[in-house]
Amino acid sequence: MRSYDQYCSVAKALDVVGDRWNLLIVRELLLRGRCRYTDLLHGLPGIATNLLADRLRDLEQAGVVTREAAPPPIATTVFGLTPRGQELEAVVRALGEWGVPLMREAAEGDAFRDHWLALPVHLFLTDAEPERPPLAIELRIGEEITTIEAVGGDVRARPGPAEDPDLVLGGAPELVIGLLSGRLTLADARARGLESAGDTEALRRVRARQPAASP
Amino acid sequence: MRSYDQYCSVAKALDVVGDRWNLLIVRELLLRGRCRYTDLLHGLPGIATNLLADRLRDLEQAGVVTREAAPPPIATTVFGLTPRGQELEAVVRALGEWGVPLMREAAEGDAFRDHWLALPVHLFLTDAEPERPPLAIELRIGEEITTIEAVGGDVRARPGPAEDPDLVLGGAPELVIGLLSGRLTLADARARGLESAGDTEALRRVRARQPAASP
DNA sequence: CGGCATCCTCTTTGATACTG
DNA sequence: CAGTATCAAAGAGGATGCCG
Repeated sequence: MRSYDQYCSVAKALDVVGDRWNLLIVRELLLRGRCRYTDLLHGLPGIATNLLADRLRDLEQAGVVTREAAPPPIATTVFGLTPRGQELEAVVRALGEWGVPLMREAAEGDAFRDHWLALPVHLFLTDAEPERPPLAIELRIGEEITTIEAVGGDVRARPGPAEDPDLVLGGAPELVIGLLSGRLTLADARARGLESAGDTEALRRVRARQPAASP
Repeated sequence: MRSYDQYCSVAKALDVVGDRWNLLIVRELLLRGRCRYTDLLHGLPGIATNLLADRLRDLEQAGVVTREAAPPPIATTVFGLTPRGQELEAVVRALGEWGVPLMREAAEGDAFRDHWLALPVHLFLTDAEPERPPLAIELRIGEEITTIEAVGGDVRARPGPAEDPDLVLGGAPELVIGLLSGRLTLADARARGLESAGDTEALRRVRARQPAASP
């Protein structure tokens, strides 16, 4: 990116991460931890491969991204965040929070990746019954399977199926997100195509931290 | 900006404010409040006037910016932030905080505007002696004059001269910022061209909230 | 395959000039 | 004052090729 040439810390920050795709690359590395070029490509649907290569170089030079050749048996490159890159979590989080009201409906053609759920789930959900044994909800969104676990007051998401899920939900991303955020009732979500199997009472335990986000 | 077409709140937020200049326009409106097109142009050195017009339209349509024709005697247009736009303060603040380590030296040719100080001053300085009467430091950076006031534990910046300043500082922005942030000693700053008049003990009262930001 | 580099087209930016 | 109009240059996006 061209520099803004302004002696202001906001402008200086944007000189580094303001370029198109840069903050989404950081999002990926924050959510997935260290991963390969191809993983990043998959997590950033729409990016051109030459742009990803360019941006990784830029961010590496700016001290945000690390690049390591994995040890011989693996023969691949692993990208990650430097400590300085990790500090961008506050920026990504603030943006993610501001963007929540824009998530009511998925636009036609919007891509979705299950690991993107990790951010909103951890930010906005809380375990209403921390003293009870762990709870697992398996989500089947598109081709991907994610597990949400409520443990000791906290709610987290991780990729992959649950061992013994209390509840399994399937359907479009906005239905699952709407249901988890409390914006949709179970009946509404079902009417719009959500499928569920198991103990739907489990949903009572997973609660939005705030009553509801306005429009 | 082209949409990222990703059903993720970070991407949706960037669809709205990720375009070049957009967050700096929001910075201006946050710092200066409602102001005119020409004020924005002045606060955003480097922006092309057609781009500013484009971006203001985009942001207005996105519900971030308001545009009002001021009542007849004034005959001008006033731009401001909607409540939704105000909520971007968390994003701008996070970026500004992340950018602080990039502010050690001003790059050759960097523009500076005095009101940009308001953000870092309020974020990073504290009044070490809240029980004492108000303190005023007048800053003369380039052509512009800004006043910093320490009152009851808080430190704030506002444009314009002080009535009866305890201290007046003059010089390049990075010297004044370095001195206020504690990165430079008074002797160092003086050696590099800072000029001061008045009670330099006043500087002891205005302190960085954290010991010092690392490089 | 994984990690790019090249080529090409299209859009956006930046600089300047001009207008109601 | 608050923009539009114009135009060259830079960047984005897509396809494809290359090399270990």
